[in-house]
Amino acid sequence: MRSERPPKPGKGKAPTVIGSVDRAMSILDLFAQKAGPLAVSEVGRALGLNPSTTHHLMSTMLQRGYLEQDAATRRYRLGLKALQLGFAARRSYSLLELAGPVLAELCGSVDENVNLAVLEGAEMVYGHQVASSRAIAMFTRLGARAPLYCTAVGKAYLAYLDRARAWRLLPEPPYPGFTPHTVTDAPALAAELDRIRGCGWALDREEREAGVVCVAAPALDQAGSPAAALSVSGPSTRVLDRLPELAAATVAAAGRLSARLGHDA
Amino acid sequence: MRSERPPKPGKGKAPTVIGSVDRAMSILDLFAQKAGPLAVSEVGRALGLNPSTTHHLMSTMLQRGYLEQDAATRRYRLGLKALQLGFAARRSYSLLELAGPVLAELCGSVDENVNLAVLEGAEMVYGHQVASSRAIAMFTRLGARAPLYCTAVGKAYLAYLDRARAWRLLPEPPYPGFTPHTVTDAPALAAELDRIRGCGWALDREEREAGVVCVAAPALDQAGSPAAALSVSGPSTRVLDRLPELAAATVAAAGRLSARLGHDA
DNA sequence: GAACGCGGTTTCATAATAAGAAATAGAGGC
DNA sequence: GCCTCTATTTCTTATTATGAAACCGCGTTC
Repeated sequence: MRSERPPKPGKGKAPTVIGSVDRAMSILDLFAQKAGPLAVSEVGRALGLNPSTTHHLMSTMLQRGYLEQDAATRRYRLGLKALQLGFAARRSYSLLELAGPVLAELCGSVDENVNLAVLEGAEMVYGHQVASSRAIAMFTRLGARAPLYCTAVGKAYLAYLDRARAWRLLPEPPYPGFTPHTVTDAPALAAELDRIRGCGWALDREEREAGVVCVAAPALDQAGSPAAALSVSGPSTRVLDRLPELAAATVAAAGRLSARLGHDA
Repeated sequence: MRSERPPKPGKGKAPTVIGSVDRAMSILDLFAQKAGPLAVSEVGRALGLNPSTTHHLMSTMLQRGYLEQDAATRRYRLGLKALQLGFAARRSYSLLELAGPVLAELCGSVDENVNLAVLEGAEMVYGHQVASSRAIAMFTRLGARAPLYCTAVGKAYLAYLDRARAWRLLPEPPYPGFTPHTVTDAPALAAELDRIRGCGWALDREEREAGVVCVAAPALDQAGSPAAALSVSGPSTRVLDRLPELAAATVAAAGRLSARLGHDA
């Protein structure tokens, strides 16, 4: 190595990092971000690496099957090993683990109870909850079940499921009412689902429980189907007063969870 | 480095491999194979690496997010970056690309025409074909469509779809017949699907085209749902004579494709 | 059609760096 | 409480990754 290596200023103290491995993983990161195939020169330029160093690194990954090379264009893309690694990682992550940090962050930013629910059969099941610090909050029992048509999480799901499937999950109207606000007829629900598709979030205005309002948004998997819904809930007036803020935060959190699930916006 | 490094005998000529990167990827490979979390010592032992080298490598990958460490047990597992890498790899691989080598290998081993078909709507669509070297063979046009109930690929799909969904894809019986052998009633088809679930492969005994017999097996994705079906087809007597061999080869090839799609047997 | 330029790839010398021994620090186990 | 087993850190030094330069194939320009 000549004297040209950049001095790497600042950066603090590097706690045991193997340079070449670190560089190799920058390359993998680059391929994970960029869509199409990349040439050696493009990778080198993007990462500020010497072309031959870049080639050495990529050649190693090529032989290992983490990259693949197009014989004609000589450009590289991710290889089968990268695919297999993803499958293995997927096996070791449950939805709850992936959602945990997202829920915690959402709760931290809005300081209201947040919930995660998934579809099971024709009902929503609450699988995780992070409690706010507020004295008055709405608690949902873990494992509790709720109908789709009168909860924010349920409607968020319904709106993003394909129409035929969504309607099959609903009972015959009129739907059982829980409070005077419960929407019990199909046309009103259909209109509500259209609204949800338009803005990305669902609202439960005391439809399931008097005095409690929920805002929810769906997290989508790589196929674009809802994998879970997360919601913020609290006393009616408090939530309604902050509605734009809470809705935006919920949508953003759901988007982060979607990204973790492999959905690309 | 002391003098203890093994001389790495044989191996031929190593064409530009960066040792530390190579080792790092052996570690990723190990995590991709093994299910649960692994300790530094386990990894080191499995790969014949020095504990501190192992730690250096894993520490680098930890900081990069390709590994994750459990604070309590200090054991490692794949990190979120591994997950994201998989998603990215998935985006750049089409089913056809994944299936191509598998089909080619199957064709090479049985020397009969092999096909790949996927479900589209309520029909099977042939998406790829590898032709055998035989003079007499059955060709299917790419993009051609065929009913589910009278083709080997269709029945392989039906057998592994969930029952309710499978029956919704079928027309009202009696099903239109194409040859005297076409199965046209629901009970017979149901019995046939049970048989397929039992042995893993489907047979079309001149049910769609006189004189042509097909053997098919489904490739399953990580959710366990059929993602495609591949088949071997040829003149009736030739295929029936070799049935056990062809069925085994088809099932094995479908299994390889399933593995590529993230299904774990 | 020859010169040119632009990547990808290979070679090679050299000094930066990764490997490994050894020491340290915890965490259980008996 | 001692002993063992493991993760982590430190430190030395020979190995090895880096990067300049050469090479090569290919497409373009003049």
